[in-house]
Amino acid sequence: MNETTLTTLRNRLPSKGELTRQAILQVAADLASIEGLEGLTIGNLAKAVGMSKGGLYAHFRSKLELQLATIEAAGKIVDREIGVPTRAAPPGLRRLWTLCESYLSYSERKVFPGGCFFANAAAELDAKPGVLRDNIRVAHGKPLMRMGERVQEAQALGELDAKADPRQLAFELASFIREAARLFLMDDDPSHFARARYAIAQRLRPLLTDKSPALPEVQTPKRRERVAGTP
Amino acid sequence: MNETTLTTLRNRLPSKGELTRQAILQVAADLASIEGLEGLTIGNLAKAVGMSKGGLYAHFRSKLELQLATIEAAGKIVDREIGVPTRAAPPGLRRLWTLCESYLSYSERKVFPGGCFFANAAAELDAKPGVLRDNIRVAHGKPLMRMGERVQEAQALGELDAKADPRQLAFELASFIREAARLFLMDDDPSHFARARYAIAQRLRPLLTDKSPALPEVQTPKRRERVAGTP
DNA sequence: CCTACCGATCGGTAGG
DNA sequence: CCTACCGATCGGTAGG
Repeated sequence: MNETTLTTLRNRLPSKGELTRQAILQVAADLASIEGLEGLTIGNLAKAVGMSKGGLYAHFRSKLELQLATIEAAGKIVDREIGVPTRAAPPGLRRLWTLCESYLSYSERKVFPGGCFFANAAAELDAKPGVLRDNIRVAHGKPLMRMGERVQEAQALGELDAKADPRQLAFELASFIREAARLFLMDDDPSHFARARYAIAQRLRPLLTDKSPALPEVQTPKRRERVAGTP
Repeated sequence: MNETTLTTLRNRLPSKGELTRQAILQVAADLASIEGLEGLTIGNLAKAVGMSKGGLYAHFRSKLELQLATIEAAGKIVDREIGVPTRAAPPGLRRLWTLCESYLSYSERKVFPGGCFFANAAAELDAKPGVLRDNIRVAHGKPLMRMGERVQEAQALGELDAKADPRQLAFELASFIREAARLFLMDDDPSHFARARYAIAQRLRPLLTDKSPALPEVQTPKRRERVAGTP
């Protein structure tokens, strides 16, 4: 058996060590979303996966290597939850809408138990220069970039008014989604997602063209006459 | 001298211990905005203020007490930076605008070196039930409430269309401001604030009435034809 | 993958 | 406000 054959086999059947590594990283990403990337210690991760600290060091030679691998694993999870369904949608306005919906659903389903891995990591590391921050920044910037690309795509297909600035529109749509996700985690109140959906629909409506496919209906959030609790 | 006189004097002239305590808490709030509320350790705070750990325990009997005092001190800072200028503005649309501007300015000036104390603390603690989370939640919910109140105030004065839902509008305006603040910390790029200002102005424009005072002019963010970096 | 360590630091206490 | 401690846990290493 030559080297190429070996590599091919390895790609087909991941080794047991590789499977263990992936299982560890799944737990690590969940744990880090709650405890933070620095709060993710070798000790508590070892306890969470049921092995010794020494055992973990067989997979990751340092805490930094573990953190970087965890960031990478979290990125794959986000792509599976948001990227895949978005790319599966028909291009244009529907794909833009699917991106928003996947992002909202990803937040509402708490794919990471402590809230979006990258939102948390960004808040944690934004004032701590280093490799971790750099890697987080790249991943954290992606959704906004994707959003801008989807806007442009919809405009190119004539399904969205070309007069809208893609970056500005992407900024506004992402703002609604992320703010809803933050408020949801703090208040445990999913009504913030309804607000975000409504805001997105209202923002897109004046930009629709005669080529635009119909958007799903969005309910108007219930209006209370008085803003609650004024201390 | 009876007890009342003593109390009065104490209120007028804060004791040296109290002054030290306030100085410690200022450093603690700054440090916590970078390191997080859990990363704020007795040891590194002691080093930062130039005293021993034992010395700190003379002011705060436990880490939790220190954290709670720090949250309170940070709340006062935020009120000084956002609440005071907002209340000083004339009621109505101008006050709503001032609230937005103070919030943006507070973020852009990095009043806390690691970014908004409460935004960071909320991200850190949103999955960790307890006293800390509860206190953070109250403080974190305030800006959105204030925003809703200012919208209502402007509507009551006829300076903003009454058909707008105050809570929905407050949600959208706060979304823009907070997303800009987050992006600013990650990218070190203040252009996100220009986007937020523009988004706010555009959102308010169709709601203006003949009683509305003029809003300050807001520049349209520069539009790039292609969304940068598409890997 | 394990046990058995290492020096450093954690929150906290004692005694002054 | 200090020094001098305490047990627990940190990241990491040695040796198997």
